[in-house]
Amino acid sequence: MADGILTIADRIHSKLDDMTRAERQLAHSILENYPASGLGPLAALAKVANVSVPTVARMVQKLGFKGYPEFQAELREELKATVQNPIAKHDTWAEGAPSGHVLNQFTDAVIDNIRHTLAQIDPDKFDEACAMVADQTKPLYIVGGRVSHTLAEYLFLHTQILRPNVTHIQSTSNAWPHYLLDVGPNDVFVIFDVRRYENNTLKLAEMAHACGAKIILFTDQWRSPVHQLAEISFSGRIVVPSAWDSVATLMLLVETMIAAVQNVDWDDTKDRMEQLEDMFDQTKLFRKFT
Amino acid sequence: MADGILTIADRIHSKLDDMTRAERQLAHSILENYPASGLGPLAALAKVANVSVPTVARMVQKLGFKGYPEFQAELREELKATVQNPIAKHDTWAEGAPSGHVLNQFTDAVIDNIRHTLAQIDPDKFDEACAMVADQTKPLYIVGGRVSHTLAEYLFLHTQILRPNVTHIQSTSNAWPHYLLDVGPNDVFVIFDVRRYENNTLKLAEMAHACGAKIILFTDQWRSPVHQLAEISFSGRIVVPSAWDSVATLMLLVETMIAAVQNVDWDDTKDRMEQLEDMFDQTKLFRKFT
DNA sequence: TTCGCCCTGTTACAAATATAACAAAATTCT
DNA sequence: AGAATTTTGTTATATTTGTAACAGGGCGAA
Repeated sequence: MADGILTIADRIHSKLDDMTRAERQLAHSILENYPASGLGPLAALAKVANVSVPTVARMVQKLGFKGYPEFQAELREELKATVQNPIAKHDTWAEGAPSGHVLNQFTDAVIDNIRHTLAQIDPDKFDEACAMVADQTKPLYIVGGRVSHTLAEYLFLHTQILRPNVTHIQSTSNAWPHYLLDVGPNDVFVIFDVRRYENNTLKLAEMAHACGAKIILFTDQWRSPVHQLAEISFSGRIVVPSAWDSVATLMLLVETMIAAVQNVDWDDTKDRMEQLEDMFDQTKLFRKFT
Repeated sequence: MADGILTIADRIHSKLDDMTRAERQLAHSILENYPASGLGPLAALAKVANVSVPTVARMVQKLGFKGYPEFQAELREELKATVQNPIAKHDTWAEGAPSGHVLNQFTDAVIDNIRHTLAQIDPDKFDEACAMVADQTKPLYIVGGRVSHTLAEYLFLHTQILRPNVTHIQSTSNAWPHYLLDVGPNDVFVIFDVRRYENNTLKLAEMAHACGAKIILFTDQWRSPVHQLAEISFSGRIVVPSAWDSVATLMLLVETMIAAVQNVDWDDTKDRMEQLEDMFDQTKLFRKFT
């Protein structure tokens, strides 16, 4: 943004944590398509966010504006500063497919999700989380639920190569309490929880938290209740034109995290990877890539 | 604002020639910093353009709007479309992160992968593949290797809800030959194979092919050798700035396929999903989303 | 459970904003 | 040049829009 001054989006984002239910709902709605939604009439914004009109007025004041018009004025200023380039044409992804084809619809939605998700991530927090995952002195536990299990497993598969002392726990299994026996303040938990949020996962998080373990949470835009226990949370947008949610965005975050962690101590990583290569060669499970 | 319709800026430009003095003055003022200036109150716009208030109102009507508010509404729509346009090269995804930050590098790469991948997919082939997966009269087998196992499992998890008669085979397991005993020409295999390509997966594919089963393959841009046996192949770009490859693109394809399959026979899908909901409610594994 | 606090929404009022009607310039045509 | 027409600005009104005051409801503490 213009010369280091905080944008309104930044301000909203920073206050997101100590907001109430209705306010958070509203905040997300504003950030949803920022800044367009904030430039309409107050009542319209309230409606799409499903909150009452005064809630909007109050929140705007809490953000430090004298009133809604002033808030809008600043939004316009931001806009003036950012948007100089003309409106770009939107072409379809899969060429030859009608734009209504599921391929294009889905891709649009996912790209959109990525955009919104990345815009809300604090790079410092992300680095911090990566450092925690990379820290070999701290035992690492990776937890997934029914659907998010896929993500957990993928992270596990790779961190296992990157470092020792990693454990994968399925919260849907009855066996998970066993794993918590030795958990202490030195341990790090990476927890995946997207709706429908799972009781088991919450219980597990509570117990880990009670033991003093640090929690890193990957969740969706509505945030799993685990986020109150978490040191660091990342919430990805997961809405797509389907009966289910999309984990593609979270997958991107996980892969990014893997890439970041492997860079923290590259020499060590390299050694471990070469060892693995050797072992695979010996088992002849894989062919050489030609 | 969607496909092909003129933007307001376009409209103004086209009428610029047969405008009067005051109108042209106003028009230039609007285009000066577009669209911000048009999103403020009418009076403010009149002031910066040095014209009277009604001049603005009249011109807006000449442009074909019922009134100033309607004009603003369309401006906002345009803005929404612009800012959401995924292709519009936003310098950075995670704002506030230096563009060299791993978050931005990785996201750029993945978006790029998605574009290239989608551009190469034949929508008809995709529909065909979806129809095969949706066909409940044909037994469905889903096969994944060491890394691609994650994708296979994700597809399995969902197709299992969508239809009966789905089997998940891990090619890394020694048990997989058992599954092939009953395979015949009526069966469909969805196989995931990315580098490093696995011998087991190829063997399995060969045997399935020999039995006359149809194969749908998800692979990477270099194509697993399985592709010679496959009825339909989809190859995703998977290169990212990391020691590993990215499965995010393939995950997108898998999710799209799930969405497409669920639409093939939505009534049936709905029934099955409701049944599942009931069962989850009974086990109280999940909390209701509030 | 009951009290009290804080959040949220409904209603009512005040301010601003846009539109309509009218009047004054400016421009054009004869 | 003078009348007619078009363009522009001023004033007044009606509507929208934002804000303040009030009341209901949820949640936690005692």
